[in-house]
Amino acid sequence: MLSVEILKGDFFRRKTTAVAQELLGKFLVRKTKMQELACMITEVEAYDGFADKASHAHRGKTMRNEVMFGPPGYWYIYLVYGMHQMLNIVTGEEGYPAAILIRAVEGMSGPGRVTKLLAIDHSLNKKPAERASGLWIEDRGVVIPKHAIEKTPRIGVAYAGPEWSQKPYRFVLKVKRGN
DNA sequence: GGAGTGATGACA
DNA sequence: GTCATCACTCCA
Repeated sequence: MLSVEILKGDFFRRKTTAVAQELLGKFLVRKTKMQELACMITEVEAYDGFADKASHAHRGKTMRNEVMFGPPGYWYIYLVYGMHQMLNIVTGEEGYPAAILIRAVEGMSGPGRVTKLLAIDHSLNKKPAERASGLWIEDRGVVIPKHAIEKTPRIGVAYAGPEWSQKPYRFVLKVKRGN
């Protein structure tokens, strides 16, 4: 069996777009009272820095987004449209507001469905991505070739204007892995 | 194509 | 305090 490695803070303490691409093929693991569920990450989006108009951090630090300004490797979870939880992992150095939205995992498309399936809610906000918090990311040795990563503009951020909404900060795994 | 939903941030 | 907005999903 291949070694399984839990991703730590150092993995996330790098350029946001680089981390985003490498998250494809990693496994999101959710442990609840009932079960442990692991799903391969297939789609992410990067939100990178103060200048990114599509990022919550663009208007400065607030109570909601303060975790994006904190150290990497923490979850940023919030409610949008009154009913959907979004799951993000904080990246970059402490003080630099950046995060990666996990939009989809294997067998599940749409960010709101990921959190629903994995029973992720606001109580995990600001928690570190490690085994103890019940939600973490593992490297299970799946290697994603570069040509299998598709870069596209982000979704639902038209309000950020053409410059930022068209940036290729969305990364999609387009080829299913062969078993 | 359009409604639902409620926390959040801007403004007063 | 009020009001508009929103990193979405569902149903028609």
